[in-house]
Amino acid sequence: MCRACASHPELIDECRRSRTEAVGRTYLFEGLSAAVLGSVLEGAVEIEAEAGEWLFFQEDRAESFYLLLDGDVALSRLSPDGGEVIVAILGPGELFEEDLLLVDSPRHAVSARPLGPCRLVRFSHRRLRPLLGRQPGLVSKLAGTLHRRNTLLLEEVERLSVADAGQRLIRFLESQPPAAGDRLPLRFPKRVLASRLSIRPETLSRVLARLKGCGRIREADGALVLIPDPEQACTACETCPARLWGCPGPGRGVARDEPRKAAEPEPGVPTT
Amino acid sequence: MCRACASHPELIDECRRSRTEAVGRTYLFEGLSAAVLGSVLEGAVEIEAEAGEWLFFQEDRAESFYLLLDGDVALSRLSPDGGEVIVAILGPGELFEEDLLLVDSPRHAVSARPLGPCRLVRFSHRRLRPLLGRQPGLVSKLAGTLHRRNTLLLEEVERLSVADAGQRLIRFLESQPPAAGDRLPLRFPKRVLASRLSIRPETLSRVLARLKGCGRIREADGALVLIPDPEQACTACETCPARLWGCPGPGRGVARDEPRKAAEPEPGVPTT
DNA sequence: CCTCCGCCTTGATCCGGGTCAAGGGAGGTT
DNA sequence: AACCTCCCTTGACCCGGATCAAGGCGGAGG
Repeated sequence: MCRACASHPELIDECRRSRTEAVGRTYLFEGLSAAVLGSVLEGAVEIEAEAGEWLFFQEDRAESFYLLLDGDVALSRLSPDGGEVIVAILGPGELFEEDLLLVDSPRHAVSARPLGPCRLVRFSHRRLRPLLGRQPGLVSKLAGTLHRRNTLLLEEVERLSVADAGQRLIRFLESQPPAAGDRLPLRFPKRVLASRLSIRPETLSRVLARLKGCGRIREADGALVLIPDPEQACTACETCPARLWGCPGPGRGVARDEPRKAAEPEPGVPTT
Repeated sequence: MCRACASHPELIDECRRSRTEAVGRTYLFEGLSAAVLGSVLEGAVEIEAEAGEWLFFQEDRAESFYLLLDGDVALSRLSPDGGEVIVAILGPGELFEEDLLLVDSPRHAVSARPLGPCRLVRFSHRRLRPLLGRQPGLVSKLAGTLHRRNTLLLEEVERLSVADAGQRLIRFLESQPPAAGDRLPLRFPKRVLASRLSIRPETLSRVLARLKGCGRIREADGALVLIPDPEQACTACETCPARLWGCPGPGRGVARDEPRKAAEPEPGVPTT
């Protein structure tokens, strides 16, 4: 029960209904029958949290997973010396740690904290695991999630290894959900975005100034907007001071050269 | 059939037997009955490959997974501009891309190439997937693999964000399989290790020189060996030129977080 | 109203590591 | 033996971004 319901008991039913709808809209539970959905929600609890709290820490035994109803949550990796690297910023409607349902006695690989006041639904792994046997579709969805996350992390590693600060910002905006359209609502301090990009806030500030100056990025009503048409933007680069980070030359699309030798085919026996 | 068998047909049975044993020793297939193991091997082919070839490319449809019998294989992520970041170096006995068995129509998230001549067994995803239904233990093993890989990648991201070249090398050696004991046999050029650490070969060379100078690392019969007991090693740091990367100050061996600013100078190094 | 306190921005400086270039072995080939 | 090639090492230099420090700005609280 959420805070609003506590003071207005007549809202409880409405509140529960909207929660059920939110759960049914997630990729994992969409399409389930009302009965199954009901059993999913049994034992789930709605919780509220605020910036400054932690939902869980990496290395902790994972007993629950979460649906974020409202607000934003950062998943981060804490280093032994007290540093924090934010590896994901989640918004309303997103599930997290649900993939651990597949794993035997899993531990959280990240720590989670709200970036502001937020509402969540917490599900118990233990109670939901039996459902996997009866709904095999869930297993392949979860496996898909694990695999997709792997791929994203590999991209992240590649980016950290080769991309400079400006390119990281641009590629981050490009990777925003298509619905958002290369647009990032800044519902949290910019220092959070800096941490997400593994750069210092000062550097982010400078990079933003530079990319705004060269017309690659705009800041409008509390959101960062990536401006498409790199060719055109780059003609404006003459006015750009110095090195023009992140302002790639023509043909930034997919430049795959590569010798591309013997690929996977040939199902038979190879060398002999 | 491998090259040796082709010229000595009387070895074929022996060859097949040793291959079967190797498969039965992998974490995925160990403990399976001989019958099941036989069906696993049905349709599997042994292949040979050499440095310069590619086994598969990222983004390609994944149709097979592999057991490395002999030699070393690098898994890497290629960036659009032709760069390569090695994300894993595999040795004999290791499976790779087997976790894609769980995923519906998966694509490789990495590219793979041998670092020298090697022998592998190639298994078909399509043929093995039906086995998952009959051997549910396989599913949880594979899910565990996916999850473990996720965790390792998250650590990698954290490391790339906060650790300097020397620390990366040390932490890499520390993360070698315990059987190897903080020891890395250099069966491949050092430039490969550099790529694995996301640094340039020149930098690796300098870091190695520095860490050898301060007694943190030794190079013996073709292997890099991490020397434990950081306290003692650090007393030798006086002789170490300049900033002593990766040569933590006293008591930093297991240092929990000292909030900040407390940690600083190494003995004997006035950074003026 | 003023003050305090985060957060962002901007400037100045420093340093780790990338880049370029020049040797120096260790094999392998003729 | 002379030569070539590949790889590692070392030196010199430069640059991107971290760090330190100093304001500007806006919201909360007096």
